[in-house]
Parts: sequence; structure tokens; C-alpha cells
Amino acid sequence: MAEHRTWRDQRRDETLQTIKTVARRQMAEQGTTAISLRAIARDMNIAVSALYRYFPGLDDLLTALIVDNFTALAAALEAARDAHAGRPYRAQLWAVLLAYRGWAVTNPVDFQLIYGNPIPGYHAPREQTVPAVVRGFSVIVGLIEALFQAGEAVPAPPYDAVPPSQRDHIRAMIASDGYPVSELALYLGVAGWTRLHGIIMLELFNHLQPVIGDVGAYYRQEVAALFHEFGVKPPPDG
Amino acid sequence: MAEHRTWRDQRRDETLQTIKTVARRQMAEQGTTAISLRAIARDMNIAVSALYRYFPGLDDLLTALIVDNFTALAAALEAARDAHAGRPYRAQLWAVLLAYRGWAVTNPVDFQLIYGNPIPGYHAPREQTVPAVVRGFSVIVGLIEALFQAGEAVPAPPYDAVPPSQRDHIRAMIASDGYPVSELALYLGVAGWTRLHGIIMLELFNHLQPVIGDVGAYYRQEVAALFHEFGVKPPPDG
DNA sequence: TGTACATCAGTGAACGCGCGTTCACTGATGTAC
DNA sequence: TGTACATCAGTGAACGCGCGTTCACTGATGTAC
Repeated sequence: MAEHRTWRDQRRDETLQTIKTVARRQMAEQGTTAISLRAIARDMNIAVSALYRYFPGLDDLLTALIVDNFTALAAALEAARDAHAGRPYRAQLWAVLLAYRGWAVTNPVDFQLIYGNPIPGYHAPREQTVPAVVRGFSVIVGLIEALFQAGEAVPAPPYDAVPPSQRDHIRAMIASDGYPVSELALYLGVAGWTRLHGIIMLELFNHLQPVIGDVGAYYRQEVAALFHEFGVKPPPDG
Repeated sequence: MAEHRTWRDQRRDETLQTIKTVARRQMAEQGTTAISLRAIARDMNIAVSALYRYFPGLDDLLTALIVDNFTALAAALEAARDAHAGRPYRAQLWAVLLAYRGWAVTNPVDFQLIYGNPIPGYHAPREQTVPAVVRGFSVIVGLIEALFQAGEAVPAPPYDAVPPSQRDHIRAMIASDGYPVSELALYLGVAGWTRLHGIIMLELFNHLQPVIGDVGAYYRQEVAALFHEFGVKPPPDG
């Protein structure tokens, strides 16, 4: 019955994409909390109530946007890795970490929606977001693991073992989310993530530019410092 | 004429404080963007229009809250430092860095108001906020500087010099904001700040707890790692 | 100390705005025979 | 191929809500003489 795609099905998909595109544009102009069905409908020259054909309510639109953003971020990381396939893993990791900031800087509001202030009254359903998060984070920890296996990194203190107070959680996370990596690789992934995340957040809200000017250069220094402390040989380039 | 404080003056100050207190409580419950004059008035059992006797408009209330928060954070850092006066500078710095997270964790919404998503349509007036920011940051960089002078830290690569691409901005910041410290001390202050900031942000939005569990322990490890990389001797305690 | 006046905290109604969601409906697209 | 019917995208009005700001006002507190 509903097996072949009718013209109507196709139009439906297009409209659904348009809704999300308009929503993203409006968030870019007004901030993540300013998202509004009425504003989207106005922009599309459509009745507000028509939107309810596509989403049961505002929260579901938000969830769709959040999942899209995690997925787009993951895709950007994968693309950065694959663009350097065949080169040393440390070069791939370097590219991936730069791509992380790159995506955040070119899609600042999408990044805010994911990692910024929660939207009052809205809670993202974890079962929908977690897979997309895992997909992105896997790129990073997968390369760290590969680094060890290939001998491109020799762990040194204090980053040569998972501290006892974190071990249980790290282990549980590997089990429940299915990361195919060692505990140490996952732990170093988290450590690198928390460290670089601060730069990106401060940059997005313009707290860092007046202080150090070229944030891109600063970020690259911090990634290099991270490599140094994780016992990774310096990457061939950059 | 207006030199001695009347009973009315005193009441006025009390009401002004109440307004800010209620505003803070409501932000804590509803998020920073949900702040509303009508809700505050409702909570205080007062007419909305009465609030305009205290603030010209909503934006001015926001500015007052933001300045208050920067000031409170700065005071918390100073208190942590002074509680260890006379002990080695590295012990004081350790206490101050823990106090930074401590304040954020016990006042999460206040921290969000300062360092989280901007509120749509509002821009903080820099001339009002900068002095309070400088006061807080001075505590950290002042101790780093003292560390060097007292020989408690011996800078090592890559944190032994300000990279060329940042030098101009660091120098300008020292000049314009009046930090009485060396360029290297200010640069290391920024580096430590961006590094720890990510942990706090992720913790505030509950992204870190499912991953590593005890965020406090993790934070302490990262501060210790920071000390290690900045060439600081380990602090006497914890 | 007592009185006339000025100040100003607080009132309550109104203006004009935007919001999410519901509901009975129209009319074009798709399907079964 | 042609017709009868089902599906469903989109309409437009309505409901009930909350918001910031303005304005003419009342009445208590403070001041000048």
C-alpha cells in the first residue's frame, strides 16, 4: 500500500525540511529560546495549525532539531577523519579536533542548542539523542584507541591510567553505549573534550576574543599541548 | 539635604534587594531567559508598575544582576585566597581554583547568567561589567605571578612563553584593564581558565555526570594536571 | 512643636503585543474498483 | 480509463495565557518654615 513514494509523500518531506530550516534560521537571529511555531508559520506563509501536521507540538520540533545537530556534528567529524584516511592516526585526530571547533564556530546556534543553556520546560529524551552523541564521540575515542594500538602515542602521567574514582563510570559507559575502545582511550577522550569545550563556549559568547584575539590560533596551541600531555607524537602538519 | 539616610531610603534599599533576590530565585526555577517583571511583582504582591520605581526597565535589572554575580564570584575567590593567607602561593591558588567551581556549582543559574547563552535582545554594558570581571580574574593571575616571583613555579614548554599570535592582545589587556602582572602570568591565567571552564559548563548542564560520575574528583585531577603542566610544585594538601 | 507643601513608593487599568494549542472546515491528492 | 470514496495538507477563527511599558492617581513619608 504505502510502499511507493507518492508525490504527496515527497512534498511532505520537503515541507518538513523547510520547517526545520526556518526554525534554525530564526534561532540564529533570535537565540535558541526564541523559537516559536507562530514565527515559523509566519515566515513560511502558512497557518500555524498546519505545523501540527508535522510535529505534535513545539517540544517535538526541538527534539528533531537537537538530534539533527548531533548528527550533523558527528558527520562533520567523520568527514574530517575520512579526508585524511591512510595518513597517521595522529594527523586524523588533529583534523577531527579542529573540525569540532570548526563546526561549532560555523554553526554557533546549533552548538548552543546542544551544549548551551537548557530551554525552560523542555527536556530532551535521552533515547533519541544518545545514539547521535555516541556516533560523534566514537570518532574521537576511536582514533585515540588507534593511536595506542599503532604506537603513535605512549601514555605518560598523569594521563596513563583511569583514576579510580572515574573507573566505574567509564566502564559502565563503555558497556551501555557500546564504545569499542579501551577504558583509557575513553577517559582521555573525555579529558580532551572537557578541556577544549571551554574554549569553544567562551568563544561562542565572545568572552575570549577581547582577551587573546586569534582564537583559532589559540585553539590549535591547546590541541598541540593536549597531544604533548597525552604522549602523542606531534602531527606531521599544522 | 540628602545626606542622612531616612527611613524611606532604608526601605528603598531593602525593596531593591528583595527584587533582585526574587529575580534570582525565579531564574533558578525557570531558567535565565524566563525572567519577567510581572512574575517578580506577582511574587512580591506588588503592582508591576511599582518595579519601575527601582529599575528603568527589564534590561537594567538584568545588568544589575550580572554585575552582582561577577562581584559575588570575585568575592568568593578572594575569600578562598585569604583563608590561606601566609601559606605557600600554590596552596592559595589551589583553593581559589576549587572555589571557582564551588561557586558555580552552588550558584548554577547565576553562573549561567554570566557565562551562558546570551539573553535575546539584551547586551550587557561592558563599562559596568568589566571592573567586576577584572576583580575576580585578578585573584587568579595575581597568584600565578606571585608563584613565579616566589620560585614556586618554574615555567616549562609549552607554557613558558606567550605565543606570538596572542602577545598583542595580552599586552593590550594588561594596559587597558590594569592587571599588575606579567604577560606570561596573564596568559597562563587565561589558559587555565579556558581549560577548567569546559568542565564547569558541562557539569552545569549535566553532560558530564553520566560519563565520569564524581565531577568534583575529576575537577581536582584536572587542576593537579594543570599545576603539573605549568611547572608548579604540587600543593601541600589534597 | 505645628502646619503647609513636596516628594515619591505604590496602585490599577489599559495598550498592544506574542505565544501554543484546538477545532470544524475545505479542497486537492491518492486509491479501489 | 472513469468514477466514488478516503486520505490528509492546509485554513482561519477562537481560547486562554503571559509579557513590558505607560499613565493618571492616591496616600504616606519627609522637609521647610
